[in-house]
Amino acid sequence: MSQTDTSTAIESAEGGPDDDVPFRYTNVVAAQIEERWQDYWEAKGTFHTPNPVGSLAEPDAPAPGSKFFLMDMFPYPSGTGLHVGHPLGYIATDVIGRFRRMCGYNVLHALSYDAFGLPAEQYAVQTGQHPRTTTEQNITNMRRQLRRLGLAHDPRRSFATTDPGYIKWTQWIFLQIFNSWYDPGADGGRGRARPIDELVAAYESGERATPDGRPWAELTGVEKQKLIDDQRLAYVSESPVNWCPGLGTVLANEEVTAEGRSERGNFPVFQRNLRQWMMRITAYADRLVDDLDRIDWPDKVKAMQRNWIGRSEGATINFAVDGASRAGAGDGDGDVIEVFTTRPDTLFGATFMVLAPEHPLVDTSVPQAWPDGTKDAWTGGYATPREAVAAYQESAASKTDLERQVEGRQKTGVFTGTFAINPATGERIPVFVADYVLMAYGTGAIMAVPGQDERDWEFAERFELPIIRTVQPPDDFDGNAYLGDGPAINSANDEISLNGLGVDDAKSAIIAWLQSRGVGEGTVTYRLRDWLFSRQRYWGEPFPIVYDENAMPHAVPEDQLPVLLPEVPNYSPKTYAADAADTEPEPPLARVPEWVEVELDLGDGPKRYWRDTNTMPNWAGSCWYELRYLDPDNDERLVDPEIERYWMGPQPQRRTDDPGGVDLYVGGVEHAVLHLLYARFWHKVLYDLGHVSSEEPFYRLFNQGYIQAYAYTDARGQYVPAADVEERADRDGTTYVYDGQVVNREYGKMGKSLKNVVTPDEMYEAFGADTFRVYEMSMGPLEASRPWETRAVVGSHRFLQRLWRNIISERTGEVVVSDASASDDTRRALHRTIEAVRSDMESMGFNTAIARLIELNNHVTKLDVVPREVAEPMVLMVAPFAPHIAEELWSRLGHAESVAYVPFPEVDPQWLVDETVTCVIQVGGKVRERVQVDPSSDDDTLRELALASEAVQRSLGERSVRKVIVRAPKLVNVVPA
RNA sequence: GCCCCCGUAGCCCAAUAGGCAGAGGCAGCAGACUUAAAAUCUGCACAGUGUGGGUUCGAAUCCCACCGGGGGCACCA
Repeated sequence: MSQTDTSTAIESAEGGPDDDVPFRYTNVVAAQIEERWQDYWEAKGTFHTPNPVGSLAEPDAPAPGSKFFLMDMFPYPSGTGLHVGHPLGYIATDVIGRFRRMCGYNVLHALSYDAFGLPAEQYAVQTGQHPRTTTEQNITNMRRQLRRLGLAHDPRRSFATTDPGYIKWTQWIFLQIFNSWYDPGADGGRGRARPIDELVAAYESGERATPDGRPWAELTGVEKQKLIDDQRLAYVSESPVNWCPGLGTVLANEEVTAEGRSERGNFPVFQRNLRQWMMRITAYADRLVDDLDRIDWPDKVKAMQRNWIGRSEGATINFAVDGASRAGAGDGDGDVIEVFTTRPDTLFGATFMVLAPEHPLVDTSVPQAWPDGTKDAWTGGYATPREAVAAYQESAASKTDLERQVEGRQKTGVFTGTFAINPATGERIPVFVADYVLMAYGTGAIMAVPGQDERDWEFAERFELPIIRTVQPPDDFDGNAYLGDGPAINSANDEISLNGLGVDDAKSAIIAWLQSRGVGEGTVTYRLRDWLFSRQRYWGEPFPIVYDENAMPHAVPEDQLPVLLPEVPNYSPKTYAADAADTEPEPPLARVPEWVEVELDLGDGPKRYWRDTNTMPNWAGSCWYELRYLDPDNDERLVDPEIERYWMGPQPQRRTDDPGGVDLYVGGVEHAVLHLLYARFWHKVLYDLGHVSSEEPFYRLFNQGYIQAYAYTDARGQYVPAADVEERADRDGTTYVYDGQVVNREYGKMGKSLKNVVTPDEMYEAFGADTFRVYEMSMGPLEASRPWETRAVVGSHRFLQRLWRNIISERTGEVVVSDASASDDTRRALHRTIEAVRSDMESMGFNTAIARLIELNNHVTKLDVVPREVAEPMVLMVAPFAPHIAEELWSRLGHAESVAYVPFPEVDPQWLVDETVTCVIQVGGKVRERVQVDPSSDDDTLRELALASEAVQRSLGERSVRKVIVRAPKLVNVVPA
C-alpha cells in the first residue's frame, strides 16, 4: 500500500535563491522577467496593430497585405475574479496570434468586456452601489489578472459595452433596424432589408397598395404610421411573450428552458400578452440556415442552429368547416381551418383534425349541442360542446409548459362538435381540440393522419377514430404509425391518384393538385420566432425611442445619441412571487418621470414625448462588437468601410462564395444558439443596408473545451476544501481522505461553493505566467475538456527550467551556448521539430507542439554544449507559448529586438531525411524483426531481405509463402499460406 | 425516446491515408546531490486500445451490436 499526498495544494516551485544555483529559473525569476517584459510591451506598443487608414493607421508602415483577425468570446466582468479555467481560450488565441505574427501576418487581437447584465444589477440592488461602479471595478481587476498572463493584445482596441461611445452605436444600429423593412422579393427572391423610407415611397406612389385598398393619402396619420410600423424589422407588438415574475422581466424564447423556466435563476415563465419590442429575425430564417454552408464552424453548432431555426418544408391545406354541422354556432359559416403539414402526401389518411386550445376558431365554431354520431369518449363527460371545450381550454391555460409535458404522453382532448371536409376524400371528419397541438407552431391546427404519425395514432386509439394507412409499410413492419418511405395506397379520388408513388413524388403530385384546386400550396414554416428584444431592467442600453401622445414610437435623432441611463432611486424592477402569473412588468426607468418626459423637435416643432422605459437585452452589446475592434475610436460612423473590408471582407481565395468575417473566433459552445444567432442576424441587416462588406460576422468558429475540476463532499454532503484532500491508493482502489474522513469525489465545474477554485494569481505566484500558459496548452487538445491538476503544473515548469539551463548557466548567469556547428543528428532533431511544430500550430494541436518542443529540449539537454543554431530556433518556437522567457533568452542571446516579429523558424528539407530507417518485418501481421535500411530501398530489395531473414524463416516453419506485401521502406509483411 | 461526440498505462494525453501501440507530462520505483528534506538531475517499470463480432495480409483506426461517459433535441405536425 502506498500513500501519497496528491492534494491540489500549491507548493511553490522554488523558495528563495539557492546558493549553488543562484541563476536558476524559479518562480521568483519568472515573475521578474514577466513583469519587466509586460512593461516593455506596453511602453513600446509592441502589439499595436496598424489599420489601413484612420486613427490607428501608421503612415510610415502600411498595413501588411496578409492579415488575421482573431477574436475571443468576450467575458462578462464578474466580481468573483478569474479561476484557472477562464483564461484557457485567451491563452490559445494568444498563442495563435503570436505564431501568426511571427509568420508575417498583421494580427488583430484584443479583448473587451460585455459589461451590461444581471449580476451587476443584482449586486447593485443588494449594496446600493451604482452598477457602473462595480462593473468598472470588476473590469479593472480582470484587466490586471489578464495583463499578468502576457497576452499580446492591442490595448487601444479594448472597450466595454457600457462605454457611452459604444452605447451610441448599439443604439444607432437599433435605429437602423427600426428604420428598415424586409423586402422578401429583393435580390432575386432571397430578400433584403431596405430603408423604411423606400416602403413609404412605394405607398405614396401607389406602387404598393394599402391593405384595404384606400389610397395612401386618405389614411390618417396614425393609420399610416401603424401600417409602416408593423413592417419594421424592430417593431412593438402586443403578443404572447415569456413573462417571468420572479425576475420581473420578459424573456426571449432562447432564454427559456425546455421546462418552461428562465435560464437564469430557474424561475417559472408564463405566457402573457404584453406590449414589447420584437426583432424580425424570422425574415432572415432562410439566410441564417443557408449561409451556415458558407462558414467554417463545428458541425455540432451548425446542427444546433439549424435545429433552432427549424425550417420544415411542406404544405398548407385548407379544410372547409362543414356548415351543416354548425347549427347554432353563430356567424362562422364559410370558415376554413388552415393546417400546416410536412406530409401532404398522406392527405387521404386524414381522418380527423386537431386545433390548439388557443386557436381562434375554437371559440367561434362550437355548436350548441353534440351532433349525431358523437361518441361518449369524445365529450369529456360534458353535456354540450361549449362546456366541454371551455373546460378543456381552461385546464390547458392553467398549465405551464412544464406541466403539459410532465402530464406527458397520455393524449387528452375533446370534440368541438364541428366537422370539416377532407378536400381529397370529401369525407366529414371531426374536429378536436387538444393540447398536443401547439398554437406557436405552424398554423396551430393539424390534419391528423394516424396511419403515418405516432401522436395522431395514439390520439386515434384513445378516441376511437378511424385509421387509414396511405403508405404501404414493409411486410415485416409491426409498429403502429409508419413513418418511412413506401408506395402510396388508399390515395385516389376522381381527379388524382397517388397510389404507387413514393413519398417525395406523392408530395409534389398532391401539392400540384391542391394548388390547382385553390385549397393549398407548398409552404415552409420555421420553429424560429421573432426575437423579443425588451427587458424591464436597469442595467442595459436604453431604447433610443420616444412615444408621442398617440403612443406611436419615434426614433430619437442620431445627433442625440447615446441616450444614457438616468440615476434611479432603485435599480431593481418590481419582482413578484415566482408563480404570480397575472402580474405586470414594471421597469426601474419608469420611476424617473423627469427622464421619461422630454421635449423634442422631431420635425414638426417642439413637442412633448415620453421615453421608452425598457432596456435592451444583454445580447445587444455582443451582436456587433467584432466591428468595434476594427475602428474603436470612430465617432463619425459605425466603422470605416475601408477598415472593415481590410479585416473582414470576403476572401474569394478562401472559397468562391466566401462571406467574410472574423478569421477565427474562439469560445465555449454554450453560445451556439443565442449569441451566435443574434450576432449573425444583426450582421446581415448591416450588410443589407450597406454598412459592412461581410455577410457573416464569424467565418471560422472554434469551441474550446472546459477546464473541469474535482470537488469533494463529506458524509453530510458538505463540500470540503479540495486542496486539502489526500488521495490514498491501495489494492481495493483509490480513496480520498480529508481530515481523516473518507470523502466522495465529484467531477465538474470549478466554483467557490464547491471549494475547488484555483486562481491564475496562485499560479503566477507559484510558477509564473509562462509555466501556467504552457501547462494549460499542454493538458490536451483545445477542444477537449479535462480536469485541472495542480500537482502536474510542475512538469511544465521543469521544461522551462531545462530550456533556461540549456542557454544560461545556473551558477554564473552567463550565456553558455556555443557558436560551433551542431551535429547532423541535432540538426535532424531540430528540423523534424520545426516541421512538426509548424504543422501542429496550423491545426491548433498545441499539446503535441509542446510535446515536440520538450522532446527537442530533452535532446539538447543531453549535449555537452548547446549550439546557438539550435538554441535560437528553439527559443523562437517556444515564444508563442512562453513569450516572457523567450523574450528574455532572445535578448540574452544578443538580440536587441522583441521576438514578437522575428520570423518563425523554417524547415530545411535536407535535414528531414534520415540516414537509415527502421523496416519492420512481419509474418502474418506480427512483427518478427526490425532491420535498419536505406530510406530509398525499393520493394524488391526489401522483399528479398525479409525472405532471407532468419526470424522470418523460423516463424514460417513448414509453411510456404502466399504473398509478400511491401510498403517501402518501413514495412514488409510476409503472408504464409 | 431520437440524434451527435468520446472510451488507449494509475492519471492527463500521442499514434500522417488501416502498417513497430507511445511522443510529451503527472504520479510510482531506484539512484545522484543533501546532515536531512524540498527543489533539481539520471535511469527504470507500467497498457495491447470499453466488450463481443465482422472486413483485411494487417484494425486503436473501417463496419455491426452492446456497455460506460458527455452533449444536443424532445408532442415542431
